[in-house]
Amino acid sequence: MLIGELAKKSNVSIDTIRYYEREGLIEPVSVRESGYREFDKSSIEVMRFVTRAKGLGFSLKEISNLLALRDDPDTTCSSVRALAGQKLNDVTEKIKALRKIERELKLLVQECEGGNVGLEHCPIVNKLGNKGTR
Amino acid sequence: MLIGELAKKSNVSIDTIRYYEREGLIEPVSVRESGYREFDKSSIEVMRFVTRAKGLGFSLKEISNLLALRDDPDTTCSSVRALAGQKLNDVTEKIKALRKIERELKLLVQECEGGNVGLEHCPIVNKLGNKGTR
DNA sequence: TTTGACTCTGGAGTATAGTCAAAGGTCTAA
DNA sequence: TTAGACCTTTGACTATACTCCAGAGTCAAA
Repeated sequence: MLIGELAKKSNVSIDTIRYYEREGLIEPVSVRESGYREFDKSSIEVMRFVTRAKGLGFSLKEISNLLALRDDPDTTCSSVRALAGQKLNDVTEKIKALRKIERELKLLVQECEGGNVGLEHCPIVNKLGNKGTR
Repeated sequence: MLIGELAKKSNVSIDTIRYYEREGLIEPVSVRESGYREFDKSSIEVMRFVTRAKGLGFSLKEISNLLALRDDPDTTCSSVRALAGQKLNDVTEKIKALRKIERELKLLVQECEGGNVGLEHCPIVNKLGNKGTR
């Protein structure tokens, strides 16, 4: 199958596939003399792998590592698990940080009754701009 | 005060201040004939405003909007609150999405006992690469 | 006046993940 | 053989938030 078909079956653009190729995530199964790339079922699987991993928050670089592991016969399951565990940590940390931000924003919004008051008394503006108040 | 002093007092680099100026976040109080920018106390407050808002997840563009609101005498407190509420929503959504990712990663990691097994049986690799299994 | 610290402008580079355009080549069916 | 769909490379551009550099000018103290 040619690149257009793979693009359709993977729900990404042709340009994205070529970009992934430059980044070392996928390789055509073969290349015609004309330069036309040829792909097959395994390419669809790679694209699915990439898409899923992306959905789990892995960067393209990390996905490239995962794929290399996947294709290396010496890879152990535990090394793959380590990467996933690391990513899980990252995500948990990110959630924690966002929760803190969420709490602060909530406080700010709650304190402000939002009336048509002049800004001198707006708690949001004051908290953001004045010193000390944290 | 000159830019270096403001930088120190704001805990950001000189380049960052000049960048903020290009982005319309801050303006020198005056500029000497030599081109030297001059700042004062109000500049420190603006920088503090920017830093805090950034800490709450606002982008520079959003902060620029907030600052414009802050400096417009016609701004009502409720319009400021609306922006904060919007941001709160964004953050809450982001947390939700990350939680979902967290759950999926946890499952993946748990399922994998991480032994020195060959990859054909690694649940992580399989889940990522195979179709159907979701 | 000279030294050294400071500042200026303009432009390039970083990272991430693509997206788009131009100009041209290939393939297939009628 | 020709039209139309599809493919190629190269390179520029997007957004975000900086960061760094060169080469030159400024300022205050000694």
